[in-house]
Amino acid sequence: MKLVADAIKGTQDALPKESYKWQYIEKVVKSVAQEFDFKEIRTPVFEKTELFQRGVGDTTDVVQKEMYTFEDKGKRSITLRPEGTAGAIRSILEHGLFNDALPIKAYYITSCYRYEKPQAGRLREFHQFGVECVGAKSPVADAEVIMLGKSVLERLGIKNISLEINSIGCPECRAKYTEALKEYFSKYKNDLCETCLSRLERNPMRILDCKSHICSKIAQDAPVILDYLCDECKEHFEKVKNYLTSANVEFTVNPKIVRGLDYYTKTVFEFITTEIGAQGAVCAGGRYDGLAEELGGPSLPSLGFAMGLERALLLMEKQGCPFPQDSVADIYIAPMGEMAQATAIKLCKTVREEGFSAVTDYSGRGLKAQMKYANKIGAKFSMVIGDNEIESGKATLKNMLSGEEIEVEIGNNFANSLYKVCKDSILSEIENTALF
RNA sequence: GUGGGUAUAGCGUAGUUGGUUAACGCGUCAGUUUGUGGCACUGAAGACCGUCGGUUCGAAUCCGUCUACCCACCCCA
Repeated sequence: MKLVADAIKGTQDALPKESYKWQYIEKVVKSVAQEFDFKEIRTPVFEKTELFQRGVGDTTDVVQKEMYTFEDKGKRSITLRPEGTAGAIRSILEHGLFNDALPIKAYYITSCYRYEKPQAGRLREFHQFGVECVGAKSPVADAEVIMLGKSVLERLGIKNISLEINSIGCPECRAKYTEALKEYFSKYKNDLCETCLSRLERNPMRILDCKSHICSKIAQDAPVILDYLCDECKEHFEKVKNYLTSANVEFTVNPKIVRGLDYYTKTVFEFITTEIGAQGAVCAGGRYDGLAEELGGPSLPSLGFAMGLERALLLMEKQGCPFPQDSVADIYIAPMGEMAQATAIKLCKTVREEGFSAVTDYSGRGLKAQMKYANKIGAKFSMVIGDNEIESGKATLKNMLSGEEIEVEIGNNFANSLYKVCKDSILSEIENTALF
């Protein structure tokens, strides 16, 4: 089969047979967010390019080489969002939401776009669940946000995931630390790998999580950020750890966690798995106390995280996490003949008005083929409508699972008749097993 | 951007020294006599064997090119 065009590289379709999994994840995510009293925010897929240059950081890989940027017909530079935070903060600032009660607690489920080379757990269009907690400087917020992420993961049935946290300090202490790092790594200029050499000037912290054996060996004895934190940052980090501990949230401090987006300050964290390939960060985030100001707003200490939904789904499937069953049609109505088709449509309408799902034939197929179809789509009940039924005003409702048959009226009384069957607990099991 | 692997019907595969109409399973569609599905049986549709080029009397099978997908680096969620 040769199509005019196939899907764009790095994109995925959620097919009808599997989309219920996405719906389930979204449902869980939303209910946990609600438990923490986060409200949904929806922002455009595209923004002015400057937003990401300033927000995410001009020197980051994301901005430098991964953005889908284009000029629109008005010669404006537009970028498909590579992440969710910048847009959310822009929106909050633009609408002056910081004049309301603080903190502002918002969450989103959105698509993001990054021009990367696809691999396991990495796509060009991917989906994130993210939360932003804006105007909250207390370390309590850090603990809460981390716990929110953990709750979602747990509620999805995901196991064996580790939480690693770190503090990368405020701009002041980080500056001192970076100097110390530069000094340290400069001594090993001859041994560092090529990429690390370039990182030495631009972002020496990145050398810490280089996977090259030589670099990581050198990094073992490198200065540790935690020794360079100023008093305030140190205290903040201590409190975050204490709150997590008292809430029984297990974590390990990993001084090598470095986030790749410029806006992060103080607390950073990652929920990590080794089960879905090299891209193990399922959920990651941290503080970004300076972002609001960077974008032209007032000072609003904030934090948040993003969860890669494709990665979460991958993990769930890998671990065999239970998904609730997809919904199936309640009733299949099989018409026989022209007259019956009209009646079937009418009956479907009634069934749907009663809150059930109803399906009928669109192909003019014979009865046998229709029954096969009803069986294949997993319809719970079937009903044949022909001349006999129209004449007598009665039809047989067949339970496709048990084979049991019940007579119902199909005239003006159909709804009542259905309702009665319902009460007799035949259809009520349908209600009990309904998904959403 | 740099590596490695793969590429046969909708899906999953066979075709392992190049030789006639490319095979199988699942799925799809239609039947197996009267108005009832799941099982079984029969039949049908469906593939220019990823692309372009080369070697050869002859290529899905050998060589090269490109493309796509997968995996890893990098980066990140």
